[in-house]
Amino acid sequence: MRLSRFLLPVLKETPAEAQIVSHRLMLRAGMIRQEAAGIYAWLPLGFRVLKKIEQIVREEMDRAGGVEMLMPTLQLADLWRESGRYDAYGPEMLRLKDRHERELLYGPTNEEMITEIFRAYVKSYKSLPLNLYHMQWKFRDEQRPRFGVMRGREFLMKDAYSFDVDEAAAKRTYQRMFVAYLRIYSRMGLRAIPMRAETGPIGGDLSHELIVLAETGESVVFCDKRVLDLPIPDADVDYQGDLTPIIDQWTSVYAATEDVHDAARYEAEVAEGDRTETRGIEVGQLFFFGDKYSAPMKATITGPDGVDRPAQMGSYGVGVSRLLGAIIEASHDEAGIVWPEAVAPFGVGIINLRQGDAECDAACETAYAALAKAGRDPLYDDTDERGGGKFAKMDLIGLPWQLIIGPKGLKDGVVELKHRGSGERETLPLGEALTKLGPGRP
RNA sequence: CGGGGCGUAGCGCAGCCUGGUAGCGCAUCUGGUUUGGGACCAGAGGGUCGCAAGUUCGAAUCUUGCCGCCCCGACCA
Repeated sequence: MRLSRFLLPVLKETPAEAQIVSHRLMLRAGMIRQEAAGIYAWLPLGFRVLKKIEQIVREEMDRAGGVEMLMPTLQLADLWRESGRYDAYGPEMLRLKDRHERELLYGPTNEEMITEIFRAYVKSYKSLPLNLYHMQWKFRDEQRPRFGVMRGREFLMKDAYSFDVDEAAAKRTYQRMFVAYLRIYSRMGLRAIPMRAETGPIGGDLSHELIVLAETGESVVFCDKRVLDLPIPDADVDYQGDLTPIIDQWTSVYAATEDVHDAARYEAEVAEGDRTETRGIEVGQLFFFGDKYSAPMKATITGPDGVDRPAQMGSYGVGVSRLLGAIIEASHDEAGIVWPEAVAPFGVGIINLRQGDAECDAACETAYAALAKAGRDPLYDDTDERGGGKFAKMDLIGLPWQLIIGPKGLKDGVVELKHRGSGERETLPLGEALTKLGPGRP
């Protein structure tokens, strides 16, 4: 992408409304624009990161046996009356009527709809397990939206819903999602800790929240700091095999949100030096809730014994849009965002220090073409801005690599290659820089 | 939803108390000089001062109502 053909409205000054660093940086880097309280437009740069995060979630869900689909944002009120949640949900649910006075709602979650779909098509235990997911915009009319995309009213969530023949099978599904979630956040450069949690309005009796430790988080959490060093399962983890050892390893170390915190157990189990009481950002949650929806909505399946029973269900959410905020909270410096490679909006930024200089332009075009061909997704700053603005802008948007090409260096046959995360720079011939950035290279 | 605050150019703000020609910095545009880490000089464009009613000869400024947004708290992916 050429910067002169992109929309990147970076701000030098910090907008007054933004309090926390991720919100400030997202506004300054031209990633989002607020359209109403808790409602944001995703500008091109932010949209690219959103898509990267979606894709990681998709790949790991598919690996763990998930099947992607897409449900609508609008749902019929009557569907929610079946589960009893239409009245129970409260003012957070946005309710509206169409021209025929039919009552609709903008979905805050999709348990009812997926259960309705499931019961329409699936009758036999032979069709199970089934794990359906989608990534769709949700709306929850928060009383006080804040912190940018971390707590918006409209947000993008990946929500998966599992159906199993009995509780034992459902818990194996829960374990698969547990492992998939460890991998999802890890691939984004985040350390997300599964913590015992309350089940909330979704309901059920087994739940973990995935928490990224951060001072700006909204939840108070307690954990054993040894949980930070546990290994993340490899990509070739056998989802058909027994995952219990992995789950036991992660759940045997104390980690709980404030709501379910057990001070006595905490002090008994965790060595004093390992006790960590801090704040965290919730980036996902796992629920097992059995027949909470399948029983009232009559989503039954016929077992091998010929008897009909409600399917055993679970649901598994990832706050996709919230993750941008969480990643920035975890990865930034004074100059701006430092994107983990896997979610960076572009792989490398090319800075042309003397736009209009024939030799300089030619070298930049060579680099741009080569990096694009190598799949490095370059962003070429071909504007004629002068001074340090190009450097500051590139640092702000946080691309992993910067290739800096100017007339002085070219006179000696060299360019500068800068790594954003470490701040390391090296001077080398353009060809070597391109080899170094070539396909498959970090 | 309780408490507090703010709406003036794209962004950040002053002006309001004490009514009288709408300002500053950044950004944008033009011309020139420049060019290696948030350039310089000269010029230009851009505003129904959130909306509505009221008071007044006259309202960004005073009064009332409404709308929007932010912060603290309680609640939530």
